Amino acid sequence: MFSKACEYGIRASIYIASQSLEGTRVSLKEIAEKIDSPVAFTAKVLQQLSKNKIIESVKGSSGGFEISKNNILRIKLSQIVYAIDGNNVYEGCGLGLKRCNAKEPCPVHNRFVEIRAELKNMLESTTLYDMTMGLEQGLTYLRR
Amino acid sequence: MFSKACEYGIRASIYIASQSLEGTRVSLKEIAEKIDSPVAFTAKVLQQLSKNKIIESVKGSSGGFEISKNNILRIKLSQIVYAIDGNNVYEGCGLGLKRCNAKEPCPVHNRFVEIRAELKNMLESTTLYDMTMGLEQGLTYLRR
DNA sequence: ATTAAATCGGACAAAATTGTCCTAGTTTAT
DNA sequence: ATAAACTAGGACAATTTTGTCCGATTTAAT
Ligand code: FES
Ligand code: FES
Repeated sequence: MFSKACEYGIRASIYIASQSLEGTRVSLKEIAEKIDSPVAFTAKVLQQLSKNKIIESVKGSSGGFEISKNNILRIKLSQIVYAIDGNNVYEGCGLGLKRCNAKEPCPVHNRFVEIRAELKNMLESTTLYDMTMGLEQGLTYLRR
Repeated sequence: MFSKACEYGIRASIYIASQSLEGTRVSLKEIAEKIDSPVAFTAKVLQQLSKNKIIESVKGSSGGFEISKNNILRIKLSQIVYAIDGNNVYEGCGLGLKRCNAKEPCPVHNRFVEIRAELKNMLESTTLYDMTMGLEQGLTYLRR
């Protein structure tokens, strides 16, 4: 579904958001630990999210990553996915033809677009805030 | 969504099915050409489909691949996907946790399982026959 | 100023996936 | 029998994705 990089990016964003809501900035090391991801690889993903204004990075001692309350409320899951995996989720053909194209559809196109529309809808209607909710109450997990 | 191998496998199966309905067995070379896939790589995929009884292979001169009418009607898209990509479509967690697990859900679990259920339902209700329908009439394409 | 704790970014390495090549074996036709 | 047209399968190569390492830079605290 998503690339590993994207999965880490989403998990990291959720963790940063949850901590930012508590008013604490978090370090790369802590993030990687809490979401159970390789440190250096996660660093790359965070850089990308930072460039795309999904998260904010603060350099220097006592630096780290954070997300403003406003952004936590505004940023959609779709934006995180787009920042890392681009739009292949939306444009890709289910059977691997160059691009999904309704004018020259593959044999699963009609069935496929329906599901993708629902996925798209889900991604675009789920905010970072929505995803942090269960966390504090221990209802959801970022690692196991 | 699916691996390249799986995409080729599905396209190949559809092509073989469409030709089998016309009563003609097709060679690897022809398949690769018609679905625009690398020949040798496609051969591996076909071997796997053959081992999983999705398609039948006939060795020797005038050999090739075919699918019985009965199987064209019975084989579901889900079986093809399973034969090549296994069950990670069903068991995988959207955020990459070891396994999707409702008891210890990730933050997108509830939203994710809905979409996956629809995907599953689609895969399990679409037969090879369904997918061959548009082909002959030039309504759908296996290559572009 | 110095040091320590961070991110940044480039180069590199490992692993997985995708793709190629070649030989062996099988079957049909001549 | 021999040749031709196939598939089977192992070994190998290229590419992409995933992951690591290390030096440079930034910032805060001492
Ligand atoms: S053309 Fe294949 S999914 Fe749209
Ligand atoms: S636990 Fe993540 S999708 Fe079910």
